[in-house]
Amino acid sequence: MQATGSQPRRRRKDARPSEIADAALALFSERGFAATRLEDVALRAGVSKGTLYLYFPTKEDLFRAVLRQGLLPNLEAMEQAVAAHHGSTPDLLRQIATHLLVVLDTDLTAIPKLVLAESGNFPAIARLYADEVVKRAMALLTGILRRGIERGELRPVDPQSAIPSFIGPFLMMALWKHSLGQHTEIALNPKAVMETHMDLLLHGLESRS
Amino acid sequence: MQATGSQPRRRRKDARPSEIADAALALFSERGFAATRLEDVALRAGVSKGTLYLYFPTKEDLFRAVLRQGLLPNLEAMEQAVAAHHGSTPDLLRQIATHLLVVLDTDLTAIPKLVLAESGNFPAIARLYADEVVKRAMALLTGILRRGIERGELRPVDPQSAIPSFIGPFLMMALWKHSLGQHTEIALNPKAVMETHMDLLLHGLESRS
Amino acid sequence: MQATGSQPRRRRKDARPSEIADAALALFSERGFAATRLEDVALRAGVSKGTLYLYFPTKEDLFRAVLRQGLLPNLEAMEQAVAAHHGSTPDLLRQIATHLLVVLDTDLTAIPKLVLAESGNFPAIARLYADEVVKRAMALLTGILRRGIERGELRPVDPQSAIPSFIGPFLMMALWKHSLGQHTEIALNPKAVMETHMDLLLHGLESRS
Amino acid sequence: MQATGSQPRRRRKDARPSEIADAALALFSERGFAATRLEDVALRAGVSKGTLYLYFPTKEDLFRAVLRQGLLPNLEAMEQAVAAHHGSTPDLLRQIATHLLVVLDTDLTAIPKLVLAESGNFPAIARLYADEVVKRAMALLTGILRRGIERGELRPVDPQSAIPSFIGPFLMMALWKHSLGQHTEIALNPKAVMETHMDLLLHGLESRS
DNA sequence: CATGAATGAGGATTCATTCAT
DNA sequence: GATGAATGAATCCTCATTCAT
Repeated sequence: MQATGSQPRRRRKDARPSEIADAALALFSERGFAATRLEDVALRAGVSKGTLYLYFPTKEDLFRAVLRQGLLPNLEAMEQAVAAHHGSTPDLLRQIATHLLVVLDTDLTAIPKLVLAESGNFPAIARLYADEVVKRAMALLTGILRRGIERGELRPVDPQSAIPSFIGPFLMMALWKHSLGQHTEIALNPKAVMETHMDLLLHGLESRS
Repeated sequence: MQATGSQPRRRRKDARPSEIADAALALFSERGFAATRLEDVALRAGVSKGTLYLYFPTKEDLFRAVLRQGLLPNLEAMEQAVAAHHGSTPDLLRQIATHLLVVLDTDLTAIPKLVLAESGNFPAIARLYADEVVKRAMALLTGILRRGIERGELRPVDPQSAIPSFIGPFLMMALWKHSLGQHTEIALNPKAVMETHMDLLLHGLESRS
Repeated sequence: MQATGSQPRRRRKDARPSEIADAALALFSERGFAATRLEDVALRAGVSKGTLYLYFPTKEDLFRAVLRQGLLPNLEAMEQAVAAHHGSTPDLLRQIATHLLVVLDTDLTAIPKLVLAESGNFPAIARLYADEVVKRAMALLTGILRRGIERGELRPVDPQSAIPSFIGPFLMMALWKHSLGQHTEIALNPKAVMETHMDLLLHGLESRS
Repeated sequence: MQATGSQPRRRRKDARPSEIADAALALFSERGFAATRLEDVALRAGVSKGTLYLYFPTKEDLFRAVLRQGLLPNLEAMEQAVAAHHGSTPDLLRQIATHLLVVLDTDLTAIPKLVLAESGNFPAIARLYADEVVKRAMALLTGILRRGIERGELRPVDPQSAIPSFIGPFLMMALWKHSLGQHTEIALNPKAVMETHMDLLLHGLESRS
């Protein structure tokens, strides 16, 4: 009731929006946007249904907020890390892969699935995501590859076309974790997959190339 | 009015279920299961709302039917092709990649996105898909890799961990086609991606391995 | 295929309407008008759904037909029997009771339940039934009672008010048979009930009146 | 605005379920369960369609609730009145009849019609009703009759078989009130009928027995 | 005549959103 | 601010009715 008493409540209040967004991300990702009831989001966030509307005018606004707190910060961190890197290109790629492996343990991996699933219903979001996130990530990677090729560290390939070969397996692991991976005993060890992937990507699968 | 006269009606009736399932696949994939109105499925299939129920007792049954007409036939074709193959392992992998490139042009590619998005709401389907489709596809690929390794054609790697490196890029292309690819001008040329992918996968990205 | 061959089919055809009405009576009485699906009526009558419409333009028409084939013939028979009776009034009442006991074994007993249940939805039918059936039956009974009183065979009571005392138990038995009687082991033996009823009605329940 | 100000809302909310159930009883009884639209129930209860579902998960649950608030309390009251009675058996029977006459003015009389009409569709309810209500009421009556016979107040008859003779007319009046009675000018005066009934039942119809 | 596939209006149910407290 | 009771638009599903064969 005193000064200290209001502190936790204050902090609580400030945290509300992101607590709600976290709950929403979990449920949206699990059930999809349309199949998620706002009441369940409220329940999971530990607030009442009405409280949601104090922070997010509509369900769609909540959806947008969920995605906003998404990957961009991470992407920016990677951009900075790349700019700061001074070693060889293979080293840089390995470093990025290691970072993605860490991200893979995060709730953030639910976002790609969400964007994928709902891009048909929210074209504006899809565009935003394609332009703000994907395009930037691609530019980052093609830049790395181009530089590696120029330096003679990498074989000359079309950087744009090579991107799925680098990213695809990580995307697959992220999606797997939030979908079939929940429902089968088929195990895909992320670390082993990542290491194998970098080995194959850099050195090839054939016994002597 | 004679024998031929009755044909069209007959043929029409027999074709209905799959016509409806096709329409449903398109819309489910575009909007998700929950966000798709059965009325729109009917409209797209050129029938009335009620007609749907002549063939599919519930929306969920329609969903199951949609998935059933899915990837299994293709997988079986691939299993047979593999069994019939007598060339080198790299050749076989290239042949499979070429086949997947063809499948990529098909409506079937909408199915992975659907299964992904709805596995949280339909655990039974997720399990079925994981066990009937994914497990079999994985077994096929690990078998090929293992044989290639035994023959000395491939470097020794853990076959299971190597699968995402092979499949990931194809999955990514399929998902891209049905999601962000619809909403951005970023172009990913499937053929170029596939060729680059096989080149990288088999020979590696580093300039001299 | 010959003359004789067409006979049964002919007879069949002529019998159709009443076969359908019988099936409808059974189901309407069991489930109510609204809850009965015409498809089930068709099934039970051994015809197709479309065939129903060759004989009855709408579901409501079928309902009316069902009731029409109902109690009127029986009532008329009773009226004639009463007119032809020459014994004492108590004898006549016993004779009517015996007749009602026979009717109780008939499908006709389903009709009162139906009329009861649907009178709210079909006021026209209710009126028709009240005026054509109930009023006539009441007139018949009050006439008997009045004559019996005039003759000194019965104690002087208001004939109209006495009717439920005579009819009520029979109605109860008919309704019981088509409702709770189907779902409990509580047994009400119609013959015993009827005999007790006539004994009580004529002689009273008190030990010395 | 103070304590009293919050009352109406509180009271309102607490009363809602039974207000709704009352509206439902009226309409179910008038139109039958299947023919009653929940929207009309809501309208009559003065709430919206959605509010119904706040209190009753399904239409069938509402139906069960309607019946539950039914005759049992009345039956229990009668059981207690019987236990407390110390006069002669004919007196007791007359007292019960008088009580039933009062009940006849109540909305409760709609329930037998409902149970009757829907027993085919809701066997569980039919069983419950037969066992919880009818069986108990019968036991009560047979007990009274048996005691009366033992005491020599009543002539020796089979108590079970005599029940319809006592109850039938009351049941008939209740059903009449909610069915044909609404649609015809044929008048059945409950009080006159009841008095005549008790007179006839106790003393008989024949002029000297 | 008979059939049963096709239709679409009607009704139960869900859930995003509002608002009095 | 926070709550949760109340609302009603939206959607799945049923079934009386039609009609081409």
